[in-house]
Amino acid sequence: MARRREFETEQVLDGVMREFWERGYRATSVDDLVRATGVKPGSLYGAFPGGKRALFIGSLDRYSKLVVPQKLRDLDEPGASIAEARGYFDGLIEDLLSAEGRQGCLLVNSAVELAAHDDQVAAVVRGHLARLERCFTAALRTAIRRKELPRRIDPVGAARMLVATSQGLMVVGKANPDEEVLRAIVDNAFSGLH
Amino acid sequence: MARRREFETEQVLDGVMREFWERGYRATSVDDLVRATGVKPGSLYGAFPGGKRALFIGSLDRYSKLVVPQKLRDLDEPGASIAEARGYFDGLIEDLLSAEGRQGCLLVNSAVELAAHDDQVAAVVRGHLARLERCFTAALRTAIRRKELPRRIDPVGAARMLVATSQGLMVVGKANPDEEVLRAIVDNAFSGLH
DNA sequence: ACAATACTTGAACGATCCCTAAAGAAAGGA
DNA sequence: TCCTTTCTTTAGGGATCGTTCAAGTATTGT
Repeated sequence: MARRREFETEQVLDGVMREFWERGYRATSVDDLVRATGVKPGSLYGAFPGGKRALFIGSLDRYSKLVVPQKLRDLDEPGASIAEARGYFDGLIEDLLSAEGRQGCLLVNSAVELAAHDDQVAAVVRGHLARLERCFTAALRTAIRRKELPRRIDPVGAARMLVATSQGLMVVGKANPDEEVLRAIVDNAFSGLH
Repeated sequence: MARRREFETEQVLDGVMREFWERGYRATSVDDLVRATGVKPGSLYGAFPGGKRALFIGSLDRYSKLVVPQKLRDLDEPGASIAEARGYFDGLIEDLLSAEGRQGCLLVNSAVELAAHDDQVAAVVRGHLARLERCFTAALRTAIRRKELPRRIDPVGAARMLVATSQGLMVVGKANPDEEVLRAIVDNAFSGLH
């Protein structure tokens, strides 16, 4: 019937996501996206109706469904406990200290840049925070059941604290990627649980 | 000898700071600043050589010297202890829940938007984080001395955790300004200290 | 082989970006 | 008073922004 698309939309969206992740929404121009993906403006707008904004929302979705699950791999397991929660933080620190990881988390960056003025972005970020909270809550419950943590711990409240700690860790890591500081943050957040 | 300036540069910088605080660096246009301050481009560039970027750096400085000390008023006192540290967090929550406070902290916002790509901004943010850490450390030491906290607490490490918690609180608050959630974060961060 | 269809490409649109240059206005010193 | 100096204002320059459109190209069904 007609000519077929010469690129894989998911692969292109990966490149787009990486650009937004690296520079943020406003600092990334459509020209940047064209350069990063090799897809010319006409094709980009043809494949992603809604333009730059739709590409960004699509990037947030893709990040949630591709990058986040990878970071949460161990923590999301049914048997995950306090060790897996700590492992998640260790992964964050490792990322922040690496050259490619300096950009932090796309969802955190988006929350700070846009959430206050963009309800759609805020909703996506809230979804992410809720997911993190559920993971931590489950892990903490498991830890309490296994007597790795005292029974007095409130799993939901402590999970919320850990969520905030993870967000804060990435803010601090952006300005001051110092391993000693980042480790102290995690150590002291967890030592309070015992 | 010559004509005199018709505006107060500090007052104008206040208006500029508020704009950057509200919208972020890239989302704020010079036209926005002109509209907010009433000062026309020519005068603005005459009074602030370096243009938009200099105005932004100036805003960060002014924020550090005007807004931050106000938030830290109680915590920065020599006798400040654990109660004043908590008071600081209570103030943060109150801000985040208010209509004007949704923008969070200019320095946190700047850290996330620019610190990874702008060393000068990163340095200002690091200075702020260090100041916060010093305040918390001093308060924790006082608390330990007064036996309000057990001696096993490491003041510096715990202070670093509290710094991260405060940053995380503002990220969470931006996407999800829910009092119950924010209180849980602070409660659980502090309950871990006892 | 040919028409129909959906893609790619490249140019260019109007808007907005940050910034500056020229002209008019006000104040102090001679 | 008038000249000098520094401000204010206005207009617009050059670049880049996000987006669209017309033309060219490839693929499919007939």
